[in-house]
Amino acid sequence: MTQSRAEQAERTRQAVLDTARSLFADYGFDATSLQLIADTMGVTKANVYYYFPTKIDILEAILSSTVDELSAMLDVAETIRGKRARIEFLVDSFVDQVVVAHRTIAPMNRADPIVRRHPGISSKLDELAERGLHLAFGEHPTLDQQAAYWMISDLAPVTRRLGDLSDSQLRLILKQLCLRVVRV
Amino acid sequence: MTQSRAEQAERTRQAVLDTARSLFADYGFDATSLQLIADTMGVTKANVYYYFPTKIDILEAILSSTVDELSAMLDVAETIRGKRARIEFLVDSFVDQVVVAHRTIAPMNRADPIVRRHPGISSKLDELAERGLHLAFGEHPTLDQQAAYWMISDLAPVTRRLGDLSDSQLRLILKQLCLRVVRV
DNA sequence: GTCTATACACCGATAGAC
DNA sequence: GTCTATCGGTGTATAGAC
Repeated sequence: MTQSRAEQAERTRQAVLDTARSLFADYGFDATSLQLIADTMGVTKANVYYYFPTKIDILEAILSSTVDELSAMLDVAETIRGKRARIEFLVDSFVDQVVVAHRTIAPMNRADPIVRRHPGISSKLDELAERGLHLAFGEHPTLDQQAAYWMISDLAPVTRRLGDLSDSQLRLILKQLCLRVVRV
Repeated sequence: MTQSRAEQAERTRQAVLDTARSLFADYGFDATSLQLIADTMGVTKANVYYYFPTKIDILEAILSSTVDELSAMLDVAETIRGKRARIEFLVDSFVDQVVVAHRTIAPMNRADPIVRRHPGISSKLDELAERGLHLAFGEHPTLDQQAAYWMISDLAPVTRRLGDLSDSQLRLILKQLCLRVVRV
């Protein structure tokens, strides 16, 4: 089970991301210290800093992969012609991403205060969210459509309460619910 | 404009609560230091501590009034016989409370990580939320009803995006939306 | 009731040995 | 690549003068 230095690096780097994602979801970004992250993974703070120069960089790395996936999803949605089909695709893909992302940190989850506070993060997520809104409802969505869209854009309150369900059950429930909210 | 010592005390105490509520909503509980609260109101940290022995006590005081109002609202709802009328009353009252509470800290808003972390706070809010769920949908709500209920139980993501609306406009939109989500 | 001054822990982050 | 040791700063909270 020997491994090269590069393999070990990638392994540790990924462990930081996984550990941090879980702790951020449990305690929030602000209350998760680097000491806690390091202790949880069984390394030292200094070792965590070897991979990420600042704490916020860890969060950005966690979100960047999700942002990329979501962006690609919107690219596909853009090619779909029918209104109804496009919305169904958006809901389907979004719910899948939320569920597979360990049901915790959703792509557009703006619940954690850090996301609102940090301009670099919030602007990226805002951009994606706005793009999704217009893909679903066109240039000038009604107030009702806007409200419905923002309501389903953060599924964390629901997923947190339905923790006992299996992934497939949760997917089904969420998709039904989202489609009803947006009136499809 | 002279005032007794007791009046001054009540005045300052209330100022702490108002200032803290606003700052908690903007930056989150964890990122709001007592120094920031004190500076914002123009007093010293020590003076804030004169009224609240710990930081968490400030949050508990903020939430307790909301908890009381919500509890009273559920008492009234319990006396309503018709299912549909009861749900409409619950939605109506809840939306009103969210909107008048400066659109920021909603009674059951579990968005801030501190609410999940602190047992005393989360248990109280959980109790209220569960009671509302059963008042709306009976002893054994379906999964679909549960999901719908938890979705509308945190309106912060929606209200944050519709910040330009007047109170009455916001109320109208939110009530329509919530009733559609719970299928009334 | 409000202040100044301070205690002490922990934070994010860095330097340098191995 | 991981460690030990440490820095400067800020956090919550307290003591005591006025």
